Amino acid sequence: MKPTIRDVAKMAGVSISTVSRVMNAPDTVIESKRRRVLDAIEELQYQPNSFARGLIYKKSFTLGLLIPDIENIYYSGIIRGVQDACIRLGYSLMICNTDRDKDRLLSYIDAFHEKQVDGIVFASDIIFPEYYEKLAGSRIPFVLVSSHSYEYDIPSVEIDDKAAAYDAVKYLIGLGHTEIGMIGFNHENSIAGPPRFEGFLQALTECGLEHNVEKVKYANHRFEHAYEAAGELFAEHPGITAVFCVADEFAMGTISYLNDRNISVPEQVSVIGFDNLRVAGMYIPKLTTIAQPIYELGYRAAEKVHELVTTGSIDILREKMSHRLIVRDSCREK
Amino acid sequence: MKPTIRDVAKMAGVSISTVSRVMNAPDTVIESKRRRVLDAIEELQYQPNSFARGLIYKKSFTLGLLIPDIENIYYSGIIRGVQDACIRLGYSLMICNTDRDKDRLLSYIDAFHEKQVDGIVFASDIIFPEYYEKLAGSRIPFVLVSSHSYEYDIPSVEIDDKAAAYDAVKYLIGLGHTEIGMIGFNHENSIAGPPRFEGFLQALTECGLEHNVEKVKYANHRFEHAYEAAGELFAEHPGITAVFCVADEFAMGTISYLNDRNISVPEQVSVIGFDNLRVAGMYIPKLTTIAQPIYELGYRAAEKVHELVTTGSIDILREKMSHRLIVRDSCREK
DNA sequence: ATGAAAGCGCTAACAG
DNA sequence: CTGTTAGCGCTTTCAT
Repeated sequence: MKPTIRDVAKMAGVSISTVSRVMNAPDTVIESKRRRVLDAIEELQYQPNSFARGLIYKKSFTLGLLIPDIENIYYSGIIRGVQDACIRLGYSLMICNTDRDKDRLLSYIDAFHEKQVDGIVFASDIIFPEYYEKLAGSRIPFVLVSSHSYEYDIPSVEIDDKAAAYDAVKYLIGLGHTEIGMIGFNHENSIAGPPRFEGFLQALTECGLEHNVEKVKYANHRFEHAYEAAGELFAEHPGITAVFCVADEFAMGTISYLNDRNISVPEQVSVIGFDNLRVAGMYIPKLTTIAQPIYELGYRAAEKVHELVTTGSIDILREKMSHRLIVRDSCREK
Repeated sequence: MKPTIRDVAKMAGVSISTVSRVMNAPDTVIESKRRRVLDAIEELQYQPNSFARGLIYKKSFTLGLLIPDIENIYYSGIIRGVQDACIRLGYSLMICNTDRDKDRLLSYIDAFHEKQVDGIVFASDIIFPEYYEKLAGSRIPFVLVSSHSYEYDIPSVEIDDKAAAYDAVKYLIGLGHTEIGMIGFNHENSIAGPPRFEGFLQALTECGLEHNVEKVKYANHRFEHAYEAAGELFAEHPGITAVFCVADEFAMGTISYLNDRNISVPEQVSVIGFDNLRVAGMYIPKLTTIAQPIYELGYRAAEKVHELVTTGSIDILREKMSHRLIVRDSCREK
């Protein structure tokens, strides 16, 4: 049987209040007794029961993290950031992978509610009214990471997707490319889809390259879809010499497609990615890409929930972090 | 204020026991009252307090999962497996990423102990006596996944590493290669290192190719190390025409190195990987590799803890799942 | 400085 | 079938 505070008290020959005190306010207990209590705790490998504690404090010292797809390494970085912040701030972390399934997500929110996590980090997905209602109903503070909401006043941290996309496309244009395609996220079920398209559009417009606007195909988060999308893109627009991919995974899918068609990257076609995942530097060719401060995004998000949990309010509601271009080997001058 | 069972009782005009009953034994409550209670629960968005429940049941309905490196996508699959099993079995899951840090691991075990998780899945690392002591001291049942212990009687699920390595090397030999190198895991800090080397050895020995035994370099889990190790391997043994890599990540590091040296894979050198990560099919060339049933490994591990938690004992202590060779494009006949 | 006792929200006898 | 009540393990007044 797991030892309780009573066992410790008995072994140390003191009352349970004294044991409680050595744990929470050590200096209010006389040295000699404190020693005995500490020894007893050690001896019994006593761990205070967090249920009993939670019942009193009404806090679980746990945060919840909702991830859409754990097999997407983008989220590994987010997770590490959140987790490190949690360690520093004294929280445990409950990570839940929704596999982009609505019901699953909803039921995880219930679980968080029931487990009474102190706050929630909601990663990178559209926050549908249904989710919002449930979250708000649970009265648990939450923040969005790699996402945002203009409809509701929800704290969020992300990069400036439009500006980042703009930078990527400008880079391609600067290399001399005039026939530029894009593999984007579907606008309906992604949060970054529209702004990244706008960045693409703006760069084109600025440079008088609007004729490329129709050279866009959409894919659904995964490599395989991007592979297919690339197929369609090149079938319809064989003259393309550069492709802006809104995710490194899409860049890999595109390059893989081109490679299977014996079109070499970057010699014949330049491909730029987005995210700067760890694989980006391992791929062949090594991907030129837009780096997101993924780890920092996660870290910051956790800090923000903490702020919300402790102070009840938040300093900066919608926060942007900065991206940067990483030049490697997948793009070349036209 | 979060509503309690009392608020529900009051609103429904019944006692708290009745409310408790509709939640735990609905048919012992008369239809009319049950309805009222259910309505009140709905209305108040009531969620029973899991602290109070935990105090009574002495169960948290939560499992803990210890992962050495969440940025290694091998573990994404494990996590998904464990998580799906948890959903089916009614557990929440607490995932902790140790970053292969001893202190971090130890402190997570403390956290699990304090949070009173019902069981722990310990993934893919050597279980040092220090870990074992702590885990055993917490009296929380645990099982190893992609790992094992012969020293202690700890339940485990993994593949047969030696046989899998043997199959990989035999495949290379069958392709006509006689100059074969290997990039392995360090034997001191990995669980799969020694058996995979033995598999390599056995295949060589059986075919009279023992002269390759010295063509082995070790790397430390990550791509970059494998890249370096490949450099050393080829510097010392330029005649190598095939490399057995004990991880897909190593295979990518090796191929990346070769590519940077303008040595093409598989035309000049064949490279076989291990794990069959999701990237394996996205890489260039697509990796020929040994597939591990990663998801299933995680799933099974969770089932085993559950078995341990509920029955107190385990049917099969050390379990092996089967691997298989996936032929893609990174190997070719000599 | 320390012990006794109330109470956090819930479940499970025990009465009725 | 339903209400009353005693804890679960801990913290926190309140006395002493």
